[in-house]
Amino acid sequence: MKLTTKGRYGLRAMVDLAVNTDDEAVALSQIAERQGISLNYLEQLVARLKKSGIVNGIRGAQGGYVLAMPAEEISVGDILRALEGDLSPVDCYELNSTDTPCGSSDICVTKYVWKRISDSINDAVDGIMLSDLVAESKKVQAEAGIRQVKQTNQTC
Amino acid sequence: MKLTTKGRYGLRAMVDLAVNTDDEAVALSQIAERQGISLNYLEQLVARLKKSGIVNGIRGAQGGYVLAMPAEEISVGDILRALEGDLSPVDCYELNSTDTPCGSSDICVTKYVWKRISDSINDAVDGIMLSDLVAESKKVQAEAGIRQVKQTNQTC
DNA sequence: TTTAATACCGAGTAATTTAATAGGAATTAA
DNA sequence: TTAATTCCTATTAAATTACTCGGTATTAAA
Repeated sequence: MKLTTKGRYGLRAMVDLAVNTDDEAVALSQIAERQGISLNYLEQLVARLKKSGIVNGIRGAQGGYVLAMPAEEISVGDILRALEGDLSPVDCYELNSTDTPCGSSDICVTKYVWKRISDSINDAVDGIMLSDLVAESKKVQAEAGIRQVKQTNQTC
Repeated sequence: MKLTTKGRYGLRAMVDLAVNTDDEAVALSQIAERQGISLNYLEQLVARLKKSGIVNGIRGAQGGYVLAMPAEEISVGDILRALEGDLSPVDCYELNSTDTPCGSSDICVTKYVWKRISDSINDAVDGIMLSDLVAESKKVQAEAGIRQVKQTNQTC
């Protein structure tokens, strides 16, 4: 029941991109250095975000990535689902079906549990927009007096 | 972000135990057969439930397992945490601390996301009691006319 | 008193997934 | 032309998962 580094690193990268964006594209090498993530690995994560239409890549020198839409329109749920796949606690194609084809009922019964967990996770992450995290990040950074320290603790 | 078979099988086993319990202990071999789970593996799952004080083992012939308390007092959260460990999306010992020791704020910012996911998962599973699943199971079984079919679909 | 049924315990293992690393091709601003 | 960049695919070491296996201890019942 844990997110992988895809989700953890990827969300950090998205906050970094959104915070450090001006009118120019942000190069992955910069994000990688700021966040202490390997460039090669970060490329793979961002490829998923691009595939989901959350960021756009700009190729060539002075290229980089930009948000594909305003941060107010990108939810943490969009980001995490792009990185991790669906956030349901079980892989069950009929989680959302209404019929109950199970003979013994235990499976059907636990299905309601999985559904409720799934819904609560998705509600939680869809209720947080990237812009919320950007605002929080800027607030914390202002309080800290722009004391910029290199990341070492990667547990979260 | 998936539960393992420990959580999936283990919750099914707990519902089975609670449904099929009379005044006698229920042998794991019976649960294993009804649920289509290997006995050896089921033993390992139930060991965790016992360690958490959710079930009691009764050794010897005619032995088995019984709920350690009424099903009304056992939440799905208790069961899943016993089987899976904590249900937080990240392993972060300071998720619940109030100070923000991070230099760059991105880690601190994403921590709020992990906290909200964690809280929503735990709220969801703590709000469902084993007795709720037992009631639901009996209802479904009554509707189906006790058409008992061997489990084959193990995806949920 | 024996037997059979059961919980309890620890080691081992194949398959899968994760978390990268590595190296190159394509594109483009300077 | 060059350097910076995205883009793409393959490989790999380590960790985790999902078991299997083989036993020991305990106890009710025959």
